[in-house]
Amino acid sequence: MIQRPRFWLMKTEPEVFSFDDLMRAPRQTTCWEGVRNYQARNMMRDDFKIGDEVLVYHSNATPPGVAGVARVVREAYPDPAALDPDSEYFDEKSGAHGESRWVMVDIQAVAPAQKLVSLDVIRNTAGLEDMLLVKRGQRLSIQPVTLAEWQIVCRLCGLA
DNA sequence: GCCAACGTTGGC
DNA sequence: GCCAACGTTGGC
Repeated sequence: MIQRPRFWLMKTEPEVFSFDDLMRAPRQTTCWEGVRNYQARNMMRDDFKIGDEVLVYHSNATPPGVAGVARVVREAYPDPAALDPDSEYFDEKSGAHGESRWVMVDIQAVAPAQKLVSLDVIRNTAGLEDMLLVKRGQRLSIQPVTLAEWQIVCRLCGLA
């Protein structure tokens, strides 16, 4: 029996979709389309459950960091963008049988960080040195987070 | 824009 | 199944 809820970190480029965009979305909810990495997909498909909590991380940003907290409100279902030739997330190998091999989940904002928790702060905070985020070369766009790490980051976010 | 690190592809 | 070439990620 796996402990619930579980905790995750999801990367997004704020120029594409920021935490503010999530706050402005209907019901502060969005589908998390465009994940095109098998490891990340498998975590969403197999391990994401309703009620799991998510750190929303801004990558390719100035500075990069955790911008807010969200929760999973819908478990994995097919990502239709993979089948859409007009989408930037189109995957021509996906639709051979009319079915997307990629999935997405829906997340709903819980709260924005009072102040963005930068990667630099995360690097320099005791207890966070094992986060995948700060490991060299770790690029996964979806990462598991431990309860202890979650609590520390939430405190840094002013959301403890 | 650079580039290290990693993932994917495809010829063999 | 190997592995070189290529593409992507993402901090800087």
